[in-house]
Amino acid sequence: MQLQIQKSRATLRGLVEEKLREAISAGLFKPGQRLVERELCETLGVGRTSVREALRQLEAEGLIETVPHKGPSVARVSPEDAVQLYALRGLLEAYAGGQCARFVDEDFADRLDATVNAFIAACDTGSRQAMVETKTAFYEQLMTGCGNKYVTKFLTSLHNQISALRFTSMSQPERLPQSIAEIRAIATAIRAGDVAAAEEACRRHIENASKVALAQMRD
Amino acid sequence: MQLQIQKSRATLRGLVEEKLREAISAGLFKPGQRLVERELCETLGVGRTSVREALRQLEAEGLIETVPHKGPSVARVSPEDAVQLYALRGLLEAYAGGQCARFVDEDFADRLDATVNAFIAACDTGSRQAMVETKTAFYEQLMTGCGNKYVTKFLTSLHNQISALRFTSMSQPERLPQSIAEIRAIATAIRAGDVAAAEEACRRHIENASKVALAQMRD
DNA sequence: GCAAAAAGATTCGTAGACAATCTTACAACT
DNA sequence: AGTTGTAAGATTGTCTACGAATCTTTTTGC
Repeated sequence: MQLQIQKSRATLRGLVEEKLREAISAGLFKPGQRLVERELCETLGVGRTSVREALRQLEAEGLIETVPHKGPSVARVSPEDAVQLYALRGLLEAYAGGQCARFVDEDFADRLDATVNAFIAACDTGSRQAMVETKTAFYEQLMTGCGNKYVTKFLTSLHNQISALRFTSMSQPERLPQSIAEIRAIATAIRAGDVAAAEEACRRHIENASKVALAQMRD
Repeated sequence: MQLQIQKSRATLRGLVEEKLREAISAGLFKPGQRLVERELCETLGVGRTSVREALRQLEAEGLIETVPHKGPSVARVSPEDAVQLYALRGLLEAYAGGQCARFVDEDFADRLDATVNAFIAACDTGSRQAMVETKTAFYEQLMTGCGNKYVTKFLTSLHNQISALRFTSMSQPERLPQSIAEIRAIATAIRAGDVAAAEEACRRHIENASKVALAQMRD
């Protein structure tokens, strides 16, 4: 049973940080767009202190870039950057998948399958938001299941930086069956406790996602 | 030839950040120690703004931990954390080494050997500082040589978090010959362009370092 | 037309104030 | 004595205002 109290992010800058992260990931701020302090203060209804501190945190995460005395702007990901992002993501997610397969138990495999089914159901409805949410849930399970909090942290950071591309990658309906098959392969390999297969399945999945995203990017 | 002007980190908070990072990595602030704003302001001779923003950045890097309304303190790395840190470091550095082997050219191999020789020379003199510096230079070459800036960023972050342990790992003189042999093996594999061997050599090196650090940690 | 100077905008950094929260010390009660 | 409740102190969280430094744009002078 869960007794932990819902610890609301008790600080304002925490909320600001979250809101900004959301806005950037969702594409509300376009890459390269400058983020002017005063505007953010007015829009969010908070003081400079909170905004600036939140920006520093996002800067460290790579979501925004700051040029001294010019201010922050939403990070641009060049095609070259995207290649590197996906390469690293593949490496980390393959490791995560492998570790999941190593430590898997009945319960975990069941929950993973449930998430996969939820994703498939979301695909059937066609709701973009539901698809993103369930797929995110799947990745989250993979990350936490690997038992390494630093992997979780880094992968989350990568996902955030990629998310702008990820939305587009979901926009190809003819790609969905393949995507589902890949994810199912991951879950199957993990349940079987086959480390090598799980790693390979994750690697392949990310590689395909990478191809789609990069192709989409050349517009 | 290098025409880049020594761009002094034109912002105060940048300097503060650097100084604090240094102080923490060097062990000047002990793990768990609280970092009181006012004290830092006085010690560094800067205002609260600069200190606070620098702290936010270090927090995102994992060097400090902040509890709302209690303030920041130097991050503690439990033995469990150390295991995870080294596991991830091994994964990333193996990848970096492998990529170096893949893209290696005459020039890179030469520079790498030079760094290795510098490290060996430093070991002969016995100067702790020189050893740390040359070894850091070696890792830096490995990171930049892999051609993935995100790998560089993450590995740098990991190194910083580990550095407190790394100092101790260097304090075992009888371990040095082995360490030198491992590093040389890495350089050799890279020059040969043998990807698998380079990965394996890196993995083994980090694993050994991990064992030493963890053993040292149980005191 | 073009370089230099001025003006405007924005960030960088400080100081001071006040509220919210945590910590500690002390008093009161059973 | 031990626990509870309250008050005082310390520290962080946040806002505002101000001036300096720096980047950008416009104007001026030739």
